[in-house]
Amino acid sequence: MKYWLMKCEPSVYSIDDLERDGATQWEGVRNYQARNIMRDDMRVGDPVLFYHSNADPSGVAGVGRICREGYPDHFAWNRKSRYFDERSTPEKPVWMMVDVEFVEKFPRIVALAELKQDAALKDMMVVQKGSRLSVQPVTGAQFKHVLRMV
DNA sequence: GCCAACGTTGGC
DNA sequence: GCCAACGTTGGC
Repeated sequence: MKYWLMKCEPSVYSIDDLERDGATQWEGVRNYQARNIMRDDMRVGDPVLFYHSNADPSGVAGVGRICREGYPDHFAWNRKSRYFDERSTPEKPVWMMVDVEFVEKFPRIVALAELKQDAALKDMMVVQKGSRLSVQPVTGAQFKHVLRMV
């Protein structure tokens, strides 16, 4: 089993939205590295740290779990969607997504500033300068460590 | 709102 | 294939 961190702006979709919906499609990722992770590496049952970006504070807001493996992001085919991309077609999809289900909402946000201060997480991708990847691998040790910080 | 870091595009 | 210009991300 692998562990992941997925970023979302809470003004777009928050842990509260995921709790309400139970599960959601992770559409709109338009970065090849993140796409490849969703297409090739994520498996049903993998745990996910749900991260609020561009938030106050930014940080880990809860936990989700992959409940459907990579499949074409059909929002890219919808001309009316903000995620429309004319290069992607049903015959040759360019972008992929997964589905994520709700597991738990933390009683508080584990802020990025706390993650940065913790020596045990110094290698975690999200604390590195300029880290923009919205779908990231985390180690099992990092995942468990974050859970203990709640 | 600012701006640094990064990814992508496109001219050459 | 290089690299400047541009657009986006996301912390602050």
